[in-house]
Amino acid sequence: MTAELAKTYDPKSVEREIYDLWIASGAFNAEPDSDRPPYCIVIPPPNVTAALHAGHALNNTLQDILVRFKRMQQYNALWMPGSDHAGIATQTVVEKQILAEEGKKRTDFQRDEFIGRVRAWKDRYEARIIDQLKRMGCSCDWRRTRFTMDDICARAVREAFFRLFSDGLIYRGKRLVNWDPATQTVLADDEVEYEQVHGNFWYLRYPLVEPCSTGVSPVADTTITYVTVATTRPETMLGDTAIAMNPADPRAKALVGKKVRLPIVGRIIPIIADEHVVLPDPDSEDEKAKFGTGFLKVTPAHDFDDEAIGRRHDLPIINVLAPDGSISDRHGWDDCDTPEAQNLIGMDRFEARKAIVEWFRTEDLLEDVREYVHPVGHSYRSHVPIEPYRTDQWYIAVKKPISNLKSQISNLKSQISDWPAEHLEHVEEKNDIAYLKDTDVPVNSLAGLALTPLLDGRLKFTPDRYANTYKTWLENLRDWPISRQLWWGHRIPVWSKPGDHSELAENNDAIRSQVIEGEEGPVTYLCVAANEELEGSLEAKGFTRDPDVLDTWFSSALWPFSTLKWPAESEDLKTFYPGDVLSTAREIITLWVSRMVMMGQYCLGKPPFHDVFIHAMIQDGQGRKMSKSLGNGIDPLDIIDSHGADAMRFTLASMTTQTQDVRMPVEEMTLPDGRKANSSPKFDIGRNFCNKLWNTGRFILMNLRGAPPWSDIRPSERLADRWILSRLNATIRDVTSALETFRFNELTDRLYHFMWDDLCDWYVEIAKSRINAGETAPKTILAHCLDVLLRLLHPLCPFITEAIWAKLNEVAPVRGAGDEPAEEMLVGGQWPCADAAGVNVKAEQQFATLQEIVRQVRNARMQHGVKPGKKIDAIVETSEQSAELLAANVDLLRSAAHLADVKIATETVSAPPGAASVVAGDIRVCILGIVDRQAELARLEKQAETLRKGIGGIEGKLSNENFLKKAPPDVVNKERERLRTLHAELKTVEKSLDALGS
RNA sequence: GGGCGUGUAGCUCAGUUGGCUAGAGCGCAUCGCUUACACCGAUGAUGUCACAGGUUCGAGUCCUGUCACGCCCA
Repeated sequence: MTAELAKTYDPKSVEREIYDLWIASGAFNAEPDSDRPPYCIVIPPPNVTAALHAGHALNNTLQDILVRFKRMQQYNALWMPGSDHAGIATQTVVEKQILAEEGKKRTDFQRDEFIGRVRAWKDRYEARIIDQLKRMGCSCDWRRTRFTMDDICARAVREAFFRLFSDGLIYRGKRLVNWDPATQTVLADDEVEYEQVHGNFWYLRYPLVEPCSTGVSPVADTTITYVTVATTRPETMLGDTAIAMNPADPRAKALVGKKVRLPIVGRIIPIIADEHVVLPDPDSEDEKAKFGTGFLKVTPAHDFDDEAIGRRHDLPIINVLAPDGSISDRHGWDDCDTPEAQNLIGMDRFEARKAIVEWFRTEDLLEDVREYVHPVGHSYRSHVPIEPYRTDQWYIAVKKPISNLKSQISNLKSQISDWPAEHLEHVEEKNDIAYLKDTDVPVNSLAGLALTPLLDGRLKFTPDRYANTYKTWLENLRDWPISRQLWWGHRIPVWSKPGDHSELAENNDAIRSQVIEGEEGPVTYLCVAANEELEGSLEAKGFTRDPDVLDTWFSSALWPFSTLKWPAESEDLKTFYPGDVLSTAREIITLWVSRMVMMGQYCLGKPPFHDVFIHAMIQDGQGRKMSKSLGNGIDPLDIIDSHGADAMRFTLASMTTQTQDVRMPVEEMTLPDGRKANSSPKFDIGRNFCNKLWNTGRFILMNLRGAPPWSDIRPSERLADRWILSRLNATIRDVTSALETFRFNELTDRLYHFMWDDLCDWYVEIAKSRINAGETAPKTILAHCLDVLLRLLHPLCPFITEAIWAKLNEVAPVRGAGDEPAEEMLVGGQWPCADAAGVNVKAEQQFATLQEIVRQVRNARMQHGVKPGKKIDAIVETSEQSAELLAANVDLLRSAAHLADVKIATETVSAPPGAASVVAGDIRVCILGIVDRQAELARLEKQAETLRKGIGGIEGKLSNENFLKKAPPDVVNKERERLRTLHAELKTVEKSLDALGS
């Protein structure tokens, strides 16, 4: 036999070779092509920070399944690959590495030199990531591989920035930002992680300049000499510029307008009234009230809430910190002459905290210290506490109406394509601006552009609950700070020079200007379109380029079209934009999905995809996130080495349900090459499946010689043939629908059970005996089943199916209903079509009856300890109708249940004494000559008991008048039918019991 | 604090608009090296569907509350 396959599937022996074949055949290449409908998925570009982990393996498996499915449906399918420069993350890891290996800091290098080092890191990891994806079987069009910082993507970044700047959506502002003192860069709100911290409330006394009577009398003498503030960050007191109290506080009347002398500094600051201050209440659930004193120190330079109070009361802003988080007099703090203050300068913020608390203690101004557990923002990269810090940053205005998009309600219909009239209810007009209802989001703002596709149905989330996350986040969005004080990234294309030089932008389409009044006069900021000559001439005129880079998400936001060469009006862009599906993780919805939709809408007028699939998070056996620090991560390559890529893919897909995150118990294992690595027993599921598939193929291939062409057989003649073809068609139908609705576990479930239960456990076993008896039709049916099964499985398990396909082509190049030669490679094969007429309910019911009888007989044999190989005689007693069915399939019964002579009777037969008997529906099978009376009694009693229980339940229902009255008639009829069946079975069982003389 | 999700067999999880005796895989028990597969086959055992109320002829499924766990946001 030429097509002899190894006894066990060995993924290693086929994966590499098959992947090379796919590449060589150009199977993954997509070209603009008007004949076929396009289908496009852009890969969420993995960060070049590190290699891919299990979560990536899951996400990319799912994308590959979708792309391969659509490719087989003959779509012009493009999976666009690439990676992300991941600004702060990558820079941080490289800085750490250089510090550890060479003892050097970033600032010890020239900027270009350092970037070269990061680029080397990027090259290494990019290659590794691509290799990982290939080994997983990902069918990306590798010729198109992009990187968020390559020239093509950079052009898009430059263009988008220029457009946003031109539309007045990019502005520069001095604001409090989330500052990471370790990496010394600003972070966006969503890059801040909150962690519970065990801290303290320190109660500090600030002396009044003049003692004062509060006018209220908690004590006899209402005159006080100081007020007490409660703070969790004492070091910020150096920048206090007021004390605030709630106007409703009974003491406010006497105290507001008075002054206190700020300890250490000596600054005289006012007591002001502001409703933001929470009234103290020791019994309150509100922690601010519980721990508060009613006096709030106001530090506009170092607290977001205080900044707002400062704005309301026009308070001075005194910044006492340097960018590295140390106390400093060089960034806006002038009145620091006292020796106590001088002493603190240069201290780190936490060191200063201790020193200041100590000072208050020594001076007897520390009234109390109470423990307090509260959430503190930390940098998602350096993990140090975030410091609210005032800096100049570039922002994108997300809620500003964009003037060249029309804002009038009357124009909405023309403005937003496909906006159905009924969706106008989502809009309300205020001051001539159309807002999304109950929000402050103008329809024609960036946030509005991201929200409208969700409201009008152009954007769908699966599972749909995540639409809420998206919506809520966008509705509450603040302006997006896009500058980062890093070296690794897209440098901001803005040049500046003191003075007003706005005339340079006049009559020049490549320059846009903003003149900003600073403390030292006006400064001109010029945004310049990509043009090296122009840039050079500006620099010659004394303009300097902004040293900062753009937030990584700025370039990621453009990814669905920057990869297609936008702003060039390329054929790629015309064909593949907008794409179809984005598959990603939950936490990316806000960071990335929202921004892609925003920018896709803004730059191209369409959302970049219509479906967002949010996949599960993979956790370890204890429900913890997988992470390097816990050492519970799994490397996809280790799984591929030990179990094979298809096994990994199958397992991951089978775990992808609609509702839950997935737990994957992690165990250490030894790889074939002797290395130790993390794995999970879960992957055995996939490996066993693949091996079973391999052997199914092996068996069928071994039996194909002499298979007649499809047109020569009559598949409708035998029940088993009708049945397996019906199951096959149902499987095609269910699998296709599962793929169309992103129900990946249903995909694996249907395929698993078709292959294992229907095909292997039943049909193959039946086929064996029929083939042995000289029949050839089952061979043709088997070939057809295998053909379709391989097609259906290919998106899920591409390697093994392609390998078996090649063998099948050698042995049976022509197979299946059309008598046409099969495609050369499965990767480009046609997706099977479910034949609605092929699903045969009657055949399935009849076959189910046979299965039930076979199971019962096997069970009885087992209970009686009959040797597996021993054939025994049986007498069947049944109705006319069933007798016909049984007679036609008596050979099936004999082989499946290991029976010898089978007599079928339509009249009551008295079973020979001592025979065992089983019952299924109206069929009773007496098995002769094997009886162990006790075992048989026990078996029958048990069955009778189960039947009685079932009968009791149904009788209960049927004797309930309300059930008969209110339940739908078909439900009632079903119950009646069932009751009849159970009664009949019970009667037969009881008859058998009587015969045993119990 | 707000939002979302989860609690079903020893473990990991399904369970579609309420309707058969609640399922699968692994594990477990008994038997079997039957000419595709021991990464296999046959048979079997195993559930207070977290808890407490409610709606309904009928609740794992819908509603309310409680407890536990997870994630996101502030």
